[in-house]
Amino acid sequence: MSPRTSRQAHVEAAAPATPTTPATPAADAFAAPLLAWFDVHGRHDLPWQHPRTPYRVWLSEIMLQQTQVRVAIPYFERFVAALPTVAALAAAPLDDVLGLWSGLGYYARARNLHAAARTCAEAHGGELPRDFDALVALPGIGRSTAGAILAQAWGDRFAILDGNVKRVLARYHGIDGWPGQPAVEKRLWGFAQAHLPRARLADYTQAQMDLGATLCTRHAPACTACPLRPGCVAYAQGRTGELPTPKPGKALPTREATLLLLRDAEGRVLLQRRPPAGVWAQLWSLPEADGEAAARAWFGDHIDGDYAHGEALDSIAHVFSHYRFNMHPRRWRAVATAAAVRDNDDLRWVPRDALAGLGIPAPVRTLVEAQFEQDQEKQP
DNA sequence: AATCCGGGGGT
DNA sequence: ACCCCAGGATT
Repeated sequence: MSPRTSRQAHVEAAAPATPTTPATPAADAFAAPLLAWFDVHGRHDLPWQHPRTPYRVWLSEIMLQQTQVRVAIPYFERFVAALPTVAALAAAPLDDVLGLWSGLGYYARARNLHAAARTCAEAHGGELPRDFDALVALPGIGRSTAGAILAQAWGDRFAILDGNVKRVLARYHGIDGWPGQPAVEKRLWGFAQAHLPRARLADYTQAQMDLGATLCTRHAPACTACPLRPGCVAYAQGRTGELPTPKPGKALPTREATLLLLRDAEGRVLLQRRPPAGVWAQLWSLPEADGEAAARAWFGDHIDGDYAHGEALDSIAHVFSHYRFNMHPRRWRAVATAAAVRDNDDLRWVPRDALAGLGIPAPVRTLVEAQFEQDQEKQP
């Protein structure tokens, strides 16, 4: 297998000059019901479908990269009205193109579109080439977009793999793993190609995207209306809610804090009420300081004792939705609050039997209760 | 293969 | 503030 073939999205050695194919649609349980559904429920009045020229298909595919259909439609109509052909686009100043793109975002798409049009004008007779490799060589066109253009504009037998198709295939085949992961994406491409029908490639391509956009949605898919339900692994296993596997969350930022675990002569623990806003708002917790210096300062303000007598305990990691909280507890025994500091609404010495009645963050409660357990072991 | 890039819209 | 969306380019 040549490198060229292995990189290709198509499954035939060469695309047929005309899309005419024997009227024996593949018996694939995927494509056939999907096409039948598309005939009745698919989207047939999108602006780039009438007329469905290569240039309009290309423009729509670029506009729809990372952009929702509803958002792209008015931009598409404005754009093709101003620049109706590849030649017109190639001849236009870049500033005009960017002006037509203004508000759509991802402006590199517009710059690439313009550059690609000029390449077409110079190297492809002023038209978009009907060739997979030539398309992929143009800026802004990758494997999926090239396949979409060839299939939709000419009915050539190429697969696509956009966000919609990834979602549909991941569910239909019960594929675990984030689709952006190369190994997962490779499997998805394999299925995308295996399901290609022998005819109606333009409709089939649109049908996949319509299914993903209207039924097999990210949240609350309409499985009861889905033509692919009979063969859908995720549906059979009740896993439509967990497939496709979501993108792994990026590394959470971390925050470090020192916790002061203070015991008095009676063994009570000093607890402090947390501020009214923020995490663990208004719960009782250990006095907390941002770092050693702040801990030392708080100790000096509130406690009679020697800070250096504190012993470092094992750190505690707690993960919030938006950051990782690393707590570094430090323990003192038999200390007292300074004369000026008295129990109040926000700071008090708490005996063991009063812990249960207080709102205390779970990791802090675990830490404090472990202290009392240690007391018992030492003097049963 | 992993990372970066990009901007509007919805939550 | 965060995630999603008809991905591609770069390293």
